[in-house]
Amino acid sequence: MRATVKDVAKLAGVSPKTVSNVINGVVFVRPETRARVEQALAELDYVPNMSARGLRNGRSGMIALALPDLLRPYSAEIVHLVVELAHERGWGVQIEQTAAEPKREFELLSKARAYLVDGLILNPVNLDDSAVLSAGPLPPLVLIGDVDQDLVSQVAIDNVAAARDLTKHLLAQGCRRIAVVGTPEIPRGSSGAGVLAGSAEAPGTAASRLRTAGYHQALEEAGVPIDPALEIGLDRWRPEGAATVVGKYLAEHELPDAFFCFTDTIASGTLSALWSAGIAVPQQTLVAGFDNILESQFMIPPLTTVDFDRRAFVEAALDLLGERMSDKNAAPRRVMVPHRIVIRNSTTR
Amino acid sequence: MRATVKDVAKLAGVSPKTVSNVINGVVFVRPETRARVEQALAELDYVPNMSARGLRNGRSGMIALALPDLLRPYSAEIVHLVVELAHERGWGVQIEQTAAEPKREFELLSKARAYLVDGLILNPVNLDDSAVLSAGPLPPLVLIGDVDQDLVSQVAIDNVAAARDLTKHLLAQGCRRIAVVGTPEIPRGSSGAGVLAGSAEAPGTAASRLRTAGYHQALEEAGVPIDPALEIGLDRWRPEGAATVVGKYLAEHELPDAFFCFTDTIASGTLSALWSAGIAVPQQTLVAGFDNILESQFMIPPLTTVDFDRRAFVEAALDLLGERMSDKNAAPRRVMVPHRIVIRNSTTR
DNA sequence: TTGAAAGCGATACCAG
DNA sequence: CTGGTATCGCTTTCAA
Repeated sequence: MRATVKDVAKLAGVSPKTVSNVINGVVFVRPETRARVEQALAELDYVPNMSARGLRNGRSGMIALALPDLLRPYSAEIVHLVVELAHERGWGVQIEQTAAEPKREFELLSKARAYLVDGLILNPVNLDDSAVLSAGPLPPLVLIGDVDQDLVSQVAIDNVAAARDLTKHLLAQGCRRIAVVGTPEIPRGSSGAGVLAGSAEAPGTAASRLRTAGYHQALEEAGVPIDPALEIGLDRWRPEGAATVVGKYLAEHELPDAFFCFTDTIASGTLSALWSAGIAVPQQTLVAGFDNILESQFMIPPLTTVDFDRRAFVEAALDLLGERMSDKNAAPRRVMVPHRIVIRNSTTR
Repeated sequence: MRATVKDVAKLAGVSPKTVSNVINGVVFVRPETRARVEQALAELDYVPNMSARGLRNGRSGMIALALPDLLRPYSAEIVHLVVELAHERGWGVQIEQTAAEPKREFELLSKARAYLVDGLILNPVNLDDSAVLSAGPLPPLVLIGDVDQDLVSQVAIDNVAAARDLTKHLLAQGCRRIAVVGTPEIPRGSSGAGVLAGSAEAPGTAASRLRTAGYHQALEEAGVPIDPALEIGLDRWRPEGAATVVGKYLAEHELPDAFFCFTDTIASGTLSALWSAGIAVPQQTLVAGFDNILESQFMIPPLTTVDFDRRAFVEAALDLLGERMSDKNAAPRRVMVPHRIVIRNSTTR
C-alpha cells in the first residue's frame, strides 16, 4: 500500500500538517524538523494523491484542449505547443476531439465543471454553437480560432484580412480566375441547406466563412467579378477529400489561374491532384495555402501560405486561461495574433 | 456553489446513498424513487466531482499517452486514435511529450502512481535509458513501438522484417546503392560516442537500430556489400533536418539508386531536397518511407512505404492496458501487428 | 430497497 | 512554529 501524509508524519514524529507544510514549502518549518520529514518522505517513497489534493483544493492542475480534428498536422502543432507550454506552468493537458459535434463541446464544458480539469481551451467549429456559451455557469474557458462573440476570452488571427492579403498576392501575380478550396459542400442558401439549417451539420465553419469573406473582399477591391463556380466545396479539411474534389473539378472545368486552399493540408491534396493531372505548378497554375504548417515548406513546390506565430498564439491562450482560472470574474479579453504571407515557389513563376 | 449528492438527496427527500445508486445504476432503485432523484438531479444541474470520486474509488478514469515528439504527423495519428478509442471505453486521455528525455519518463511514472492517471501508454525512445526498467512499482503500463523487453506489456510491429521487406523491394527494382536516412548522427562506436555513452543522448533509438538491422539483412541476403557511406545520419526525425542532411549529401556524393527513409516525414524532406537539386523521382532515384502516414499518398510522387493497421495497433494497446488496469498481476503480453509494403509511384518507374 | 455513518488523502483553520 | 481536527464530495459497508 502507498504511503500517505499520515504515515510520513508518524515516521517523522510530526503531525500531518507539518508534512504538508514541508511539501508545499509555504510556511516556515524549522530546518531540523524539515530534515526529518524529508528523510521520511524519501524513505517511504511518498507520492501525493492528486485526487485527494484536487478534492481539497478544488483544482486538479489539469487543463483540457479540445480540437475538431486531431489528425490534421495543424492540430499536431497546437497540441505540441500547448503540452509544452502548459508543462512549463505545471499544468497537465487532457486532449479531446470534438469532431465537429457540438454535443461533444457540451460534454466538455460539464467535464470541466466536474473539476476534472481546471480550464478548457476550445477550438469551436460552429458559430451557432455559441449558444453553448449562453447556457449555465462556464468553467474557465478560452476559445481559439474564429468565433464572433464577446462572452468568452479568445485568441485568434484576423482571418478576413489574412485571406484578403493572400488573395491580393495572387491577384498581383496576374491571376484573375482564382479558385478557393474549402467552402461548404452544400452552399449556403441552396436547396439542400434548409433541411440542415440549425443542425450540427449546418454548412460552413466560422473559419471557412471568414476566409471566403476575405477572398471576396479582395476580388471586389480589384474589380474582379465573384464567380461561384470557382468556389470548390469541401467540408472535411483533409488531403484525401481535397485531392478527390479538385481532381473532379479539373475534369469538368477550365483550369483556374490559381487555387487558394483554406488550409495547407488542402493545398497538399490539391498539389497532388494537379500533379496527377499533369499540370505544372507554378507554370500553369498557382497554389496557396493557409497555416504554414511545418510540411508546407517541403511540399513540391514549396507552398505560399499564411503564417502566424503559433507559439505566441498558444502562449496567449494559456495566459488568458490563467487569468480566468485565477479570477473567475475577470473580464473576457480577446487577443489578435498578427499574420503574414509567406511567399514560396508555388505562387512565383 | 455547485450542487452535491447531499443537496440532491435533500431535494429528492432521500439519502445520498440512494442518489449514488441512481447515478451509478448498479443496484435496483424503485422507479418512483428513481424518478424523484432524476428530477432533482436535473433541477440542480448536478455534475459529479471527479476528484472526490477518484479519491474514493482509487481511479481517475484517465489514462496518459506519452510520445517522444508530438509534432510529427505520425504522432497526430496515434493521438487521434487513442483519444477516439479511449473515449469509447469511457477514458479520458492526458498527453505528454517525453522529447527523448528519460527524466520526463520518470515524472510520468510517478504521476501515474499519484493516481492522476490509471494507466500509461508510453512510446519509449531508448529503453536502455528508459525509466521503465529501473523498476520500482510500475503503474499499469503498455509500451508501444520497438523495445526488446519482457517486463511490460507491449504492442509493436516487426521493424526488422518490415525494413528488410522494403529493402528487398528496392533491390527488386534493380537498386544496388541504397541509402538509408535516419541512422544516428554519431555512429555507434565512433570516437564521439564514448562521451555520450549511457546518457540521454546515446545515439540510436530502438527504431533506428531495428530498421538498420533489417536493411543490412536484406543487403546481405542479396549479396550486396554494406557501405557505411550510404547511411545518412539524422537524429531528429523531422522534414527540415532530412532536407538539410540529404541536400548536403547530394552535394558531396554520387547519387544513390534509392533512399530508404526511416519515416515518411523524413521521406518528405528527402523528396524536397531531391526536387531542389533537380533530381527526378522515380526516374533518377527512388524514395521510400515508413509508417504510411495520411500525407504519404499525396506526396509528389506518391510514396512507397511500410503500412500497418494503426487502428488495430492502438486498439491492441488499449486492450492490453485494460488488462493491466483490471488485474495488476496479469502477465505482460506482447502483441505484434502485421505490416505490409505499400508500393506507390516513388519506387516504380 | 433505503438510511446512517465511516472514511478515502490532503489541507486549512484554530489553538497552543 | 506545530498539533489536533474538520472538511472537500462521493461511495460503501452495515443496519434497518
